[in-house]
Amino acid sequence: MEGKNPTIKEIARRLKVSVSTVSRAMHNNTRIGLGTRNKVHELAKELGYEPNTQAIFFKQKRTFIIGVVLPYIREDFFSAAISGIESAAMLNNYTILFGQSYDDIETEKRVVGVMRKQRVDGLIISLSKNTNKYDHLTAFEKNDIPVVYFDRVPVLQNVNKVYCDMERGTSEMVEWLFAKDLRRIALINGPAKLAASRDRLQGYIKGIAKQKLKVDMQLVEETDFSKESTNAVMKKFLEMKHPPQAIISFNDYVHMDAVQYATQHKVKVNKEIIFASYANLPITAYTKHPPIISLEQYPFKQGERAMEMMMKIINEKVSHQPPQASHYVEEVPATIMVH
Amino acid sequence: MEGKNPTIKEIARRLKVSVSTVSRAMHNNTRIGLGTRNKVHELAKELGYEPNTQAIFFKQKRTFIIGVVLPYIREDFFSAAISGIESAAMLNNYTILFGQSYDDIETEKRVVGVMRKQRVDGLIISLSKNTNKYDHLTAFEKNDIPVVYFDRVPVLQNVNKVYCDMERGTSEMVEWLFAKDLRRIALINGPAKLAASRDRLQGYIKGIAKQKLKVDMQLVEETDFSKESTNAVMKKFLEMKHPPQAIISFNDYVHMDAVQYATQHKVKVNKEIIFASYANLPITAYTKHPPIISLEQYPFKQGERAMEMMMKIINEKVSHQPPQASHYVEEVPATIMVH
DNA sequence: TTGTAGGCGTTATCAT
DNA sequence: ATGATAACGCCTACAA
Repeated sequence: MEGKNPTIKEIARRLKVSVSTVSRAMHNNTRIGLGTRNKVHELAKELGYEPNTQAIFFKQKRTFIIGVVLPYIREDFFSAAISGIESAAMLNNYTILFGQSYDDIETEKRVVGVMRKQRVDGLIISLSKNTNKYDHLTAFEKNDIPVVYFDRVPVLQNVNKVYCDMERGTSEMVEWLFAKDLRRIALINGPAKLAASRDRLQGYIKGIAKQKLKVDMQLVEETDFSKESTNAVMKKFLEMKHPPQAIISFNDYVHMDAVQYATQHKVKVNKEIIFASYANLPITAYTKHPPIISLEQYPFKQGERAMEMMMKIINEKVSHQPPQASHYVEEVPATIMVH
Repeated sequence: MEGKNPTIKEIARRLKVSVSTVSRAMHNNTRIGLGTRNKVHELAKELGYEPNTQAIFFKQKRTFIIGVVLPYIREDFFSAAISGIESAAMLNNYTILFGQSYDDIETEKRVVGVMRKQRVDGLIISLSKNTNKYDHLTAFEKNDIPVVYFDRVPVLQNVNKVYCDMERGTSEMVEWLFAKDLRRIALINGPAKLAASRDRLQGYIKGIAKQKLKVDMQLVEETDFSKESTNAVMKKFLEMKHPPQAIISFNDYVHMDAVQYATQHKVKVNKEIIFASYANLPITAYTKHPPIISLEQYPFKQGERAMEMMMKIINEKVSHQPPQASHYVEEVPATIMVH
């Protein structure tokens, strides 16, 4: 129980050799006397010597730590994503510094600032909903620390990012529903200012147009994610002369509220009205009325890809290779899951 | 876009003063010429100087990083817990290194090893289900790095830990059900080798005994968490001459499977049979039949407390105070939530 | 008020 | 085959 970790210096002192000898002995590499080599290894083991990575990293100006900032870890999407990030990081002997923004830009700035202070080798971030300035992030690039965005990516050009094309995915959902002879397809969208909402709306419109249907904006409503708000939308839909035959909800939470409302109003869920959603809660499978189709966004894979992209960038940097591109972009295709 | 971060040395060179002057100027403290002080600050800002915490921490032999190892972040319980840990860490200017064991002891060892290499200032861990040896953890204490266990704590004595007394909680659940005039109370427990199962069983037995009921081991069955296994248990219960009046499930996943089975077999859930569970999925509120009561384990609070305990230990260490105790133990009371 | 020097643990570059 | 030394960035006695 000797608290202090021994150093090569200590070993050198005891063995009456120089520190450089010990250092070399530990690395086996260079030609060194077999006798001393063994003695060093022996004592090292006996003392429980472990190289001080802090000192090494300090010298190398690296930390082998990647900062990861997410809006909200309790959303299954993000906990799956960080698992993918961690998985890829482990394979590369990297470690993850964890932080949440709670969808608040000020918190995001604070967290990101801490990570800068900790001198992470790179930052992987999924932006908070109201992040509209990027100074705290471009600051990283100024210090030559790579940033990879994923899922919630910025509108900026020239950034590294991994994301799912929700526009295309939504369009494909519409297509799928159309193929089931459903014509009046409604969308309960999120607040217009969210990028996620814009993507869904664009995809919806494209999908409808592609089937040569007329886009009926009566069938597109917004919820602020509160139950009351979603209920109000549902009320409007159900009271229509021709209620929608299918309803696409912004996410599974909205979906569940919508289904609950529908059930309470005697709608035969997934019979009279088909429900679709975006997969973020594995738990919906346990609910009475899971969405008939949902759009899988592969959070684990997105995380993995983001980390792999980061590794690529870092490796180019440390090996002084010219980068293949000024920035990297990868799209992970969203796919429709039928339940 | 000058990649390199300036150092005090650089500032000193430009200002033709010594590094110590710059260092002092940056810290304001010591008596220093107002003129030079301002000049230093000015140039520092201009150059975008930021102290290299890596260098400072290296010197101080601290990292201000706490390693956190969880079985599985996608369980809501653990993502809530890490949020609590992060919250308390932020308040203390500490940062979190993240790792999962996936309930596998070998993975746990690897992850824990990486954290040791990273020279974290402390480790907070919730053990994997099959961790029965603790060498990889006691190694920390040998290096005088504090370890705080939470929720899934080891059987060892003399460890710092934060946990919820599930035995008592279970006993109280039985008590509550008894007060509702329910006498035949069943328990779908987890595998016997899990500590969590033992706690629940002990609590169950205590609770039953306390009401002066006879413990009927017919009413206690085990599931391996698969749907089939849970169904088999339910089958047995429902085919009894006197089926249970209440069923306590090991967790919400088991609960949902059990309820699904019951529904399919025409049982009026929460009417004919009352269902109780352990709160780990906020989503159950959305399901058709949430458990009537559930035992809340306050994961966020447990995480917070674990981190606060860690801070206390570390602060005692760095200030060379004699510790108040050789180790700390804190119990977070579980409480019954009625739905 | 300011400068000098040593040290934290390691590696790399010279010497010997 | 081994040793001495400088360097990474910062801090802090101690000196001037």
